Amino acid sequence: MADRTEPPNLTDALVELSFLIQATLARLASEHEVSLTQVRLLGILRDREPGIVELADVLNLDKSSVSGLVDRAQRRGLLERASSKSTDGRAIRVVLTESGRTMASQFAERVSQELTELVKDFSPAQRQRFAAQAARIVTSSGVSRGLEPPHSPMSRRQSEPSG
Amino acid sequence: MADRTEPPNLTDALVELSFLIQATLARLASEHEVSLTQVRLLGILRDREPGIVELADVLNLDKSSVSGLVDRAQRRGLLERASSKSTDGRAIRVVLTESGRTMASQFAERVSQELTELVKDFSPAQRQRFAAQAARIVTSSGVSRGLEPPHSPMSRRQSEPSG
DNA sequence: AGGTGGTAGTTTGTGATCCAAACCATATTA
DNA sequence: TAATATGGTTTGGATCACAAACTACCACCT
Repeated sequence: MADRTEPPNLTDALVELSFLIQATLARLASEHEVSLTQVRLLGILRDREPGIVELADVLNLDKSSVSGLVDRAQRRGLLERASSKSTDGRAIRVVLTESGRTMASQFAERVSQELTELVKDFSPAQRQRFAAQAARIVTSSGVSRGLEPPHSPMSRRQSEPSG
Repeated sequence: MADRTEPPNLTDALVELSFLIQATLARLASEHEVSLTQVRLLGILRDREPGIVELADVLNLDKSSVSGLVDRAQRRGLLERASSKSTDGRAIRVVLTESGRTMASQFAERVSQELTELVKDFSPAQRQRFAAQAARIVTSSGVSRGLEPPHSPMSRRQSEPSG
């Protein structure tokens, strides 16, 4: 079925686009010697100093996953576990180190470059419209992480079915 | 720079959109008790009966990764290793089973539903334009998998820096 | 023939994620 | 104070991924 020349299938286009972007992110991440997940983590930390549970919420991962994630990032000197200012003695804050902040910035810059490159053939108006539509999809989908989206780095869901 | 109210940042929009879509795919995948990677695999197999190396090429993974991937899928009865028709005695074909084909179809259907839902507020013209632009980005980025893109399921890159 | 090299797949070993469930330790509540 | 809830960590198991070694077959070539 379907023999028309090019009525671009929305589903396929979206799926492929998402893979393309993820591939770009992963490539840039590996250039920086970190995984995509680590980059997500750093991206989030640019605006906040969350605890493990809060991070787990934002990343949509189990807190045990985040604990290990933070471990590895800490081992690389990208972030630190600081004592929380709150009265709660259990809580900690996950805080970017200088090194981590630098990497997050550099990475964000590179991502911006690469993604802009993807639309280099678009006219300014097209870019504008496309970005607006993409943003509209994201916001309308209610990705409300319960918190104000200051920098809005990333948000996902993984869930391996462990089947 | 940039202090206007809402000039949606292209980079952020694209990144978030990609995560949103990936999250959707992952959620649907886990509903079907398989991982996103497995779904990609099944999606590709809907149109072809490739060998391991060809799969590795399409998925942009190492052939050893694909070997294991196929192992697990086979263990679940989603596909089979069939002897290749070619004269090459080493080659195999990876072929969907009925069960695997059913799952792939159901999954594709669900994805289509969910992704269409994401743009439910768009006018037909907007959808059309958006899909066209997304497709344009993908094609212009040269995701040429070297092969004819019959159904064009997915294409990505993972690459864990193992550092 | 026989050797050399290339290619298809598998195996092995290591690391990163991820989850679920069990576990501390501190808070909060009854 | 006892019971319960919550923040984090640990442990155990599975998937996923890569790199490198290995098997087996194919192709070419002298």
